[in-house]
Amino acid sequence: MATTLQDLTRLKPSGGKRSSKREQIVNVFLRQEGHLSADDLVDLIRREDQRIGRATVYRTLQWMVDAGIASKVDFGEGRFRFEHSYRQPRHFHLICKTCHRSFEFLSSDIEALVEEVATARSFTASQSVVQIYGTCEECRTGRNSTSEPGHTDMLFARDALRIAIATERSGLEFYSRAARLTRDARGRKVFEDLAHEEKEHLGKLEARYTELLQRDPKLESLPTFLFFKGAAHGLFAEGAERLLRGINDQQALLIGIRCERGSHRFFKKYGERFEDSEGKQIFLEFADEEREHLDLLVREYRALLKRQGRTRRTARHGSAGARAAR
Amino acid sequence: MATTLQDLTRLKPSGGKRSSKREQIVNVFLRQEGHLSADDLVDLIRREDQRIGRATVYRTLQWMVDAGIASKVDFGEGRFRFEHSYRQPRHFHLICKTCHRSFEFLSSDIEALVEEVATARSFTASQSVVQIYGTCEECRTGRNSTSEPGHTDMLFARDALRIAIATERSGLEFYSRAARLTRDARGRKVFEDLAHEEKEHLGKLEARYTELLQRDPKLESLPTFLFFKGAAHGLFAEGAERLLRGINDQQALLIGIRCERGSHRFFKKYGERFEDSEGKQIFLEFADEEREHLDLLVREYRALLKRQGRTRRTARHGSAGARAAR
DNA sequence: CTAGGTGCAAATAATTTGCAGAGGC
DNA sequence: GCCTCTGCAAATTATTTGCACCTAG
Repeated sequence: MATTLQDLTRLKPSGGKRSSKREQIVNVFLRQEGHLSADDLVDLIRREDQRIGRATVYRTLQWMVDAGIASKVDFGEGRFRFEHSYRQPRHFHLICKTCHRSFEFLSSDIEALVEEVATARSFTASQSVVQIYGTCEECRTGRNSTSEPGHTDMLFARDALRIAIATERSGLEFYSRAARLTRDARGRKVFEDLAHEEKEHLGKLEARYTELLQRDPKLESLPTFLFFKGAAHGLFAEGAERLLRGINDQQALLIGIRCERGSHRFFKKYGERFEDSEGKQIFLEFADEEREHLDLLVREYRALLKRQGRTRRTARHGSAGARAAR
Repeated sequence: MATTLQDLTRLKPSGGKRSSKREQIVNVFLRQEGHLSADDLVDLIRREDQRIGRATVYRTLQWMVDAGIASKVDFGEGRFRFEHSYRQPRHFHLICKTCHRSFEFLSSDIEALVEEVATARSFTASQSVVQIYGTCEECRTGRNSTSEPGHTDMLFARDALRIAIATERSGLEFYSRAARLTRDARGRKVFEDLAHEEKEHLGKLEARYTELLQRDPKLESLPTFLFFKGAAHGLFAEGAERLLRGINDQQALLIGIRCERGSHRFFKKYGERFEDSEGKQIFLEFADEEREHLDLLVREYRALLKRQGRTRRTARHGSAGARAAR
């Protein structure tokens, strides 16, 4: 983490001179957690250097926003707050009207809907704000129920693992079922292999999950940070459902391809959004894994088409296959 | 609409005296469309009465917010804007960073996810803000593509009808399929009746829809205002899917009950949220309709259980049925 | 008559700007 | 030496408040 901070303070300044004052302000800012108002930051700065002016802090904050180090958030208090934007970009906020604290969350589901709305209105969205105002548990029940919100990094890793595990499980279910239903020996082999691989990888992920929990046992009980329904429901589960309705091997392969591609894309896209962290790593590793499965399925699908072509010589299937395999 | 305004200006003042100045400000405010800043309103007021002070406008705006006539929205401009809150409560905004206009939309889908997040974090949400910042089509393409955003009222009615029609269609599909699959003569009759009713009502809704379009032909091409996926996918469609996997009559009834109940609740809840308007009326009528179907299904389910009890005397099914029919 | 509404001007609060001087390259 | 950064103080902007006055019930 220290290295990340160093890198950022060194690399980001896109235009402008090195300056001890600015560096000092940036360092103090990045050292903080949570959402600071400009004035909070002035106070913090003043504590270690009396001779830094309020205006400089404002200017530096603006500079940090432009440089992408910080982002300006508006909680409707009549003033802005700032947070570092290098760790969890594009997150949303729960804001307690009583204690005025705010809590972060990520929701791929909400993001998807927001994108959908923007598209429907032919709007080019550059940024979106989702803020849930209300009362937090502590303020409602009296005492603090959960301990400190925990390091977001670890929470992100936990949820990344949970999502990966859920996806892996439904993938396993899908491939086992496909293997069971398939009549063609060669097709069965492919599905069995994939099921086997999923099972193996699932074991690894679960081991990693328990290892993570050992590092910080209270992590398990902390509330969800990253919301993503697709993991359990959207991707393979739907495919598995469809298998039950009786489909042929070719269709099963196509469903598998679609699922793996969706899965790969989700994990890649999401993984790439984050700065270096365990969660990012988990996402990207998983994306690679799905990519391999996808390639395997596509190869198999092509082989199947070739065999079919040899026996039936139908051009129609070939073109549809090429489209699907693209 | 005039009556609604009158009623509001007369009824809402929860505490405080009648005053010509305040009344004047409220009237000018309610006459406007869109999102006004306090200063915009001061200018508008000044145009018809020079002797109203800035402070009074501010005080009146605050009073309107307290009275529930207006709501204060923050687009991150460093000042607040105000909109009447009596028409489409709890809507969200698309905000163009170029022309600084903002556009409204409703999304039951986003609302549901937001609620889910709040629950997961044991947060009591009182209000939520969703703002999509970006560039609107006009600013991006150069010229104004769609005409005026149209009267929100009509758009709301249009989308209410579209949702009702989509739900009705999937309901029809569900009941026809159920009737086709059912072996029991009596059960088949119930499903056939329901399918028939859905078809009839579907016809009425479609007629109403074309009638609405005749009133304002350009309504059809305007973008979606109310987003709700559940209509086509969430409710009956899923039930119809499950029918294909071969289930017995009792299960079919239960699925029907669940669907109708979900549908009824959605339309009721959503319909109640709005001030008097055509869309509200459509929602509430539809909620009633679904309610009747629900009752019919529940009666039928009970009868089925009774018949089963007479032949098999199984207590287990009885209790499960009572729970499901609650 | 009196509680509350109103106008004006002054206060506040967050943030920005003008300008002269300081400091790095 | 030039260009940018910096501090200070003054300006700006949105909104609130104090206070004397006014007005409806």
